[in-house]
Amino acid sequence: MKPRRPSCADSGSECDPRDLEKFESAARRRMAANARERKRMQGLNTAFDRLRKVVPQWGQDKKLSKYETLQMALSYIMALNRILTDSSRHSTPHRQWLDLQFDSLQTETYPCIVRYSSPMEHEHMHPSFSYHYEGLQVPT
DNA sequence: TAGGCCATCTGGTCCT
DNA sequence: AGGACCAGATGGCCTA
Repeated sequence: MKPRRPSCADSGSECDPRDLEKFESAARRRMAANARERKRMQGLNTAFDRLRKVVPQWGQDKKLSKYETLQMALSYIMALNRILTDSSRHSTPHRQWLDLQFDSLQTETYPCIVRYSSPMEHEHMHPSFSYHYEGLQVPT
């Protein structure tokens, strides 16, 4: 809503220069606030773009929405966390095990990875993580 | 044409 | 007082 310009006709009195000054000052502040808000949102969008670049995407054709990006990031973090957790439970050398997991993780078709360990974890998973990736077996 | 997503404007609230 | 952050409203663009 724009600040209402004081009208001499409305009041039926003389224009008070101080009213005009107040109006102009308010208008200037509003414009400055709008500019700051635009800049802030641009910063936020830049952050979303950076996040999109590091989370898996199911096709290159369609950009993830902001909501999808957040969901995917959460799922991705959980998947990585699970890999780290699992790696500490097995006898193969950590480095080798991790390399194997990350290779699988970064395949072009990245359809997904994880077995859920708790309902809460499941609740936050991105839908594209809801498949079991057959090739990703824990080495014995 | 409806629905989803987004950018922008705006007023409110909190913090410095 | 002024800036940062937030959420609601609004309008534009795109796709099924």
